Amino acid sequence: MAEQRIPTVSSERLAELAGVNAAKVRKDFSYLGSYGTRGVGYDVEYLLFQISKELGLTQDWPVVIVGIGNLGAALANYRGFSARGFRIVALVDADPAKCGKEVGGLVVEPLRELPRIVAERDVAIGIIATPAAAAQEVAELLVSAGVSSVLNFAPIVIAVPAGVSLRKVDLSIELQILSFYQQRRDEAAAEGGRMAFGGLT
Amino acid sequence: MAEQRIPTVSSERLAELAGVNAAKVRKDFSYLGSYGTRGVGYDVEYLLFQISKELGLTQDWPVVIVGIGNLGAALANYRGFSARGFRIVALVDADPAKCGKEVGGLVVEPLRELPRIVAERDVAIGIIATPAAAAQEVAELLVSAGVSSVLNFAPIVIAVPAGVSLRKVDLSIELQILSFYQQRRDEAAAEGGRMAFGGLT
DNA sequence: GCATGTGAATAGATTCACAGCG
DNA sequence: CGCTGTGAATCTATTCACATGC
Repeated sequence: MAEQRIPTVSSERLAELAGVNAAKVRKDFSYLGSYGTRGVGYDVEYLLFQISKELGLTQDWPVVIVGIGNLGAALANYRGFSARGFRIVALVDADPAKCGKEVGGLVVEPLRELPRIVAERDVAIGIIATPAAAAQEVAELLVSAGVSSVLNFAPIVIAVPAGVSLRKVDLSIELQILSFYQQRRDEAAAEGGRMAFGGLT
Repeated sequence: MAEQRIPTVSSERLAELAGVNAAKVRKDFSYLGSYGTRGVGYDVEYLLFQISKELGLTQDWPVVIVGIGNLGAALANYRGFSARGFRIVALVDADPAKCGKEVGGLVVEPLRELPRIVAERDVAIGIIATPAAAAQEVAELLVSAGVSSVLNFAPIVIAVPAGVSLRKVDLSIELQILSFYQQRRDEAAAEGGRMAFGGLT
């Protein structure tokens, strides 16, 4: 809406787009403060700014990506990050063959440089896109280098010390959710089929 | 645990690993039926099977990936999919330069073949890994070809007809969550700093 | 008049706490 | 005795409904 220069939006409209109840939108926004205008709605630009501020997106977060395989490269090229204030400042890989190569405008650097990179470029967030076997070790390297937020894409559960934020992305979870609903639909269809041919209820 | 041949597990242990309350684990499992043994715990293998069954993971779900850039290639190579019953049966791209190339053991096929591919290989789930501009069109192609579950990785909101499941993965959302907590920690640290130097409370 | 902001009401999720079973 | 399974209690989220203000 901001891109389309739409000046204001109602909770009703936002609720419709998000698939939720309008009262929920208003109540949620009310926790950020009262940024709406009665009889008019919410100023799109201002609301976006306030939400960004609350989420910490108005500041710059230097990010390092460790593990530049397909996924790491995809993340390095992902346009959505820079748009939200996440600046990718380094790509790191343990494989010497990958070091020196350019990916998404950055040169891949060796893993052993990580402590220096984190310190010099003030890295706050580390993304792990390595194979599962390397993930725990990389997490420890990141934390000891001073990174305090870790996003793990490797398909394994890793541990970090208290005081460090850790989140895990499992790309197959969304597929599992789709599979659950698809199965339910298939079952409902089979049920409907039985009824169509012989059911009475 | 199944891989490590651990025979049984308690709700307490699972809760600890998942970072939740043990009663929640038990109540959740109770909705699937009573698969635990009092005084012992849950049989790891059996529990895994029951959960897989409930999620529809015991059946085979043929998947097509549309858009074989870095992300599409990463998804094509992702080991976690096949491990959960998702069989990638086709890779499709609109770019003729990419067609014929091999990625993750499959040959990339042209987008116009999509209807035939979906029909012949009984594709149930379509993954969109195209640029934002192509996503809506690809979704419509998938649906008209007969796909009834769509997973969208493109950074844009797309629409599908009622009766089709749609889920969207935004890779930057997890970063935004990390940024939110990091900001809170930074604020708390600043507060602590002020107090250390001049605060009384 | 119209849409926000929010107490009150409702619905839902989580946890407690303990009976019951292996 | 230990751990599940689950009513009851509690806590949290969502929705209603309307006073409030532009």
